[in-house]
Amino acid sequence: MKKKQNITLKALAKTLDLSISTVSRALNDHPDISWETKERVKTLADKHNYVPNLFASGFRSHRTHILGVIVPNISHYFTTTILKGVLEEGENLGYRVIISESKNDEKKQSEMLRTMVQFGVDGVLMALSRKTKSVDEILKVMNRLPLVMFDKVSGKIPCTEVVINEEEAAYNAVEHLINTGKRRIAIIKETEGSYNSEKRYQGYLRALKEYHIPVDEKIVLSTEDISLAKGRMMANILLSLKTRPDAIFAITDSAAIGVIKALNKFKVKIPEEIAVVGFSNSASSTIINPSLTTVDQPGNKIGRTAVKYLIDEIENPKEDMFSKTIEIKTNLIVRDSSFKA
Amino acid sequence: MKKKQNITLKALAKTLDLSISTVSRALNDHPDISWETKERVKTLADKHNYVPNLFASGFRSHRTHILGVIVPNISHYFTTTILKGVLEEGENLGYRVIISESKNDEKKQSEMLRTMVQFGVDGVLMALSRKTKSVDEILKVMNRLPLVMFDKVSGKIPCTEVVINEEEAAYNAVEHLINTGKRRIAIIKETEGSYNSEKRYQGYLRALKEYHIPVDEKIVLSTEDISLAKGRMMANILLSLKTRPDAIFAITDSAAIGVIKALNKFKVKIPEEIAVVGFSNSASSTIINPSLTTVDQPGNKIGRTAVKYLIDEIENPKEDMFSKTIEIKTNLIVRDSSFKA
DNA sequence: CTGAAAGCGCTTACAG
DNA sequence: CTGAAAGCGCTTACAG
Repeated sequence: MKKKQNITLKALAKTLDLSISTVSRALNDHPDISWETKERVKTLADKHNYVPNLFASGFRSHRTHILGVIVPNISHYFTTTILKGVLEEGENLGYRVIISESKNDEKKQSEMLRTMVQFGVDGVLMALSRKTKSVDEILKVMNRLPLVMFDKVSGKIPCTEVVINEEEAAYNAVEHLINTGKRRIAIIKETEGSYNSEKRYQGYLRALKEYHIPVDEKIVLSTEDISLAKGRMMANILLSLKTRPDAIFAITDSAAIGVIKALNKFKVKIPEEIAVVGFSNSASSTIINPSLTTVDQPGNKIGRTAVKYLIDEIENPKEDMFSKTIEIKTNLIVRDSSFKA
Repeated sequence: MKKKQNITLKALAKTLDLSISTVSRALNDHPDISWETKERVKTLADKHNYVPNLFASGFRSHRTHILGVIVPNISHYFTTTILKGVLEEGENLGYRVIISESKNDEKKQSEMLRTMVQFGVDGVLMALSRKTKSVDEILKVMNRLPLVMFDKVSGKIPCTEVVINEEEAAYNAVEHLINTGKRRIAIIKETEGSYNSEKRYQGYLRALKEYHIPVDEKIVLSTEDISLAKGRMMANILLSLKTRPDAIFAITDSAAIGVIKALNKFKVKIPEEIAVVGFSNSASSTIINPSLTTVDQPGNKIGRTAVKYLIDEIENPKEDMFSKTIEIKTNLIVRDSSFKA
């Protein structure tokens, strides 16, 4: 084994001619210990570069100071911004973070959850994988460990949830289109209403309703596995309609970019003939031409907030579990695809 | 504390009327134990859903089965593909992964390294933060722990390194431009020669040399903190030259995209007047118009390979440290920015 | 084939 | 103010 041993409490105690208990307490600033002793101990510890074996203390105290995070896909830009927030805030509060990818596989998700529990994490942060049918495994884990969910959540799990104001964000996006004079606004959403898709659709409906614009089912399009390619397909469908829409709201940036690519191909003028709005403010939204109007989701803040709530639950355990939803505000970023100055 | 206790060896031993030692050995398939006993033990363990407390065994055996990963920036797409590979292969081999971001801050990087050691990870995987001046801290860690570096490496650290064939990749990219008839090929690289930038520049030089094209310093541009904005600036400079280049090789995709944006703005025909090649095959390379010819870096493979070597070093420790460089092959992806079919 | 016992490095109730 | 001792859950050399 290559691992060189760190200096231990025992060794310190020996050279100081004190008991291990006293050294331990001195290092932990226990009030019982005299100022003098503390000084002596700390000086020697510093000199020898003493670092406590977190493993031993964790084992002893049943606390590992590790948080587990489970996300469907680590390479989504939005996910990485959340993870950044989690890492930063976690570190600030003295926790390390273990990350797992569920790859939108429900079985894998359950497995990971179990491994994390077995591993001894102090709490779990998770975004549900798409199409999670059964939440039994998750509920089981909740009996043992604090759990906070973010982004992709489920009403069936009574825990703290940190999400963005999906409905309002969509409402704002559609309202913006209405304010620029658009009246025939199409939406591209997911077939199997995920939490996010459903909320955004509701925001769309509310905006239309409040501005007394009738809903036309012909321009409400749904697709599975929403993507750039699907966005392009949907745009083709919309272009083939007798009465084309004058705006398209896609509930993801990638679909919106697919839409723009299709419109560009057919030389449809954006935004004059058809305006486009996406959702996420992904990196690509400023690469595409025209640049994409989209909803900025503050991932960092979501991550930080989720961690804060989780650590609070870890450090101040409460007996009863109950749902609590924290909504993080988003911001519509207006670019050329919907408005030309 | 909310944590419900898992069933322990002790409890199992009691109900089976066996010693703890025997139960432990039975579960670990120790050859000494009779087949019958093993069966009895395993059956009961399954029934009670026994999971070993990894923390206790880790503490005992000085092995945590955690790997630490330190990367400069978790939201670079290329980095996430590497991390994916690390997570996948790590999981396969029974390791969990702790991820940290150094944010290209040398001090932070050292801190993280120390925390990881203290924490008890079994090995560390890292990509150096930009402009790392001193490797002392890293060398110190190497005395205690296996270390494997990837992507951003340093010749000063005698450890296994997993990198892509930077020089060859750049050579191939430039050769491709030459093959399409280009002769006046500009390069946009980094000022302070990072490992990657330097290697790519060497590949550029070798290609020119082998095809007997003289190097013209006027079209060898360097910039700090290479980025989209910088790419755009460099393109403007190149456009203002008396004799414009007929191709631009940017050593990152973002710079290449900045170049394309600038060329588009001035209605320069791509690739007829000026061809553009980038490096990374980032998501944006197919969003930009024209789509970007670029070098695909197999991040997943890099991650998997790095983990394999690391775990091998953990499980089969050798006394002497020595450098070993594993090169992963890249692939040039030809798109519209350099060649129109 | 099985068991008793030591020990990993630390914390903490108990005693003085 | 300080110390002796138990114990967290497991593994493993030693003994039989």
